[in-house]
Amino acid sequence: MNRFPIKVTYAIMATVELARHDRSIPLQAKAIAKQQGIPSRFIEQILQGLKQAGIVRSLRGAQGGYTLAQDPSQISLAELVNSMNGNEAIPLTSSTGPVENRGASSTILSTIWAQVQEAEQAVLRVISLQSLVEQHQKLESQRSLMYHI
Amino acid sequence: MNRFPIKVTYAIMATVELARHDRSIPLQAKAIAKQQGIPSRFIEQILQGLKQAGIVRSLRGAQGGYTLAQDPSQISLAELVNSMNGNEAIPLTSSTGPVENRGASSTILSTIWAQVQEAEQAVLRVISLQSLVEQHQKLESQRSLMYHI
DNA sequence: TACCATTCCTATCGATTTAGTATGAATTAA
DNA sequence: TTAATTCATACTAAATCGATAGGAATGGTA
Repeated sequence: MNRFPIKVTYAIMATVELARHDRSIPLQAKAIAKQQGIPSRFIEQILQGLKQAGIVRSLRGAQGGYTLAQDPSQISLAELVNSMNGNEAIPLTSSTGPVENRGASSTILSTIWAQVQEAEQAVLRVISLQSLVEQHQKLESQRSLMYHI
Repeated sequence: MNRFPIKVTYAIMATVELARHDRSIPLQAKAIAKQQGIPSRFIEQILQGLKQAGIVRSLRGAQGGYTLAQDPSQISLAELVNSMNGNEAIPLTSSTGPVENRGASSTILSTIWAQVQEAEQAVLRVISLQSLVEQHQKLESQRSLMYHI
């Protein structure tokens, strides 16, 4: 089962939709919502997040909407997932105290957690939005074949 | 930062404590709680989970307590983490419908999610409780050296 | 200029999950 | 029998998730 947070799922669906669309013409939040069956007020928030992350660009006002900021082949799933994760600006020099006052367990588990995160990122970094769109199209055409028989 | 759920963190702390302790003598939940600074009623629940997963054994009654069911070198972090994760018996033959009725996005994202999960498990499988105990002791001795100077 | 479609901003809300407390029954060594 | 302990179950407070709501700001078009 897909256990990505719904925001991540929607962010991916929205960018897939944008990737399938003419990149010179902005696509409205409402259109994406309708096409993908996502609450339209909710997808707006998600598109804001994608914009903050530099993944999409927006145009305000009438005839406004959203476009991808980069080519789909240059956008990785890692970027999409990270854009929805609060992205707590990582403090490189921790300010928890003068020296180092955490317990040993805490130190060790932080290191292991970092390894887990890195493993996840490694998987996600090699999957591009482009490849998602291709897989998507492949699956859909298989499906239409099935009904054709 | 350590972003393992607190139950996982506590489960690890508890088993580390058990691993450091004479395995022929049961260690009480209360003792583990005190030693590691965990609410004692809470650690009981966690120890129940560890027991269900076959990681610890318990002895009821006075002088009862918990012992590791296996050698620390045979217990992986993956087992510890999974023991706290509800472990929803994975249905190999899905029963969502007669054939396959999910959307294409859902199918693709499920596959990717599975890859992410596998990557995480791969990291956790190679870390044994034994190695955690060793790292722990190393860190603590370094710490005591610091104060000795 | 006025209108209106659209993004943008912020607050709120209900449901679920997380992290813990509470109560007491069952078990067992001494 | 008593005291110490696990076991089972229910409850609760706080945080997070998945939205919904209201309205300000922007900008193309009539």
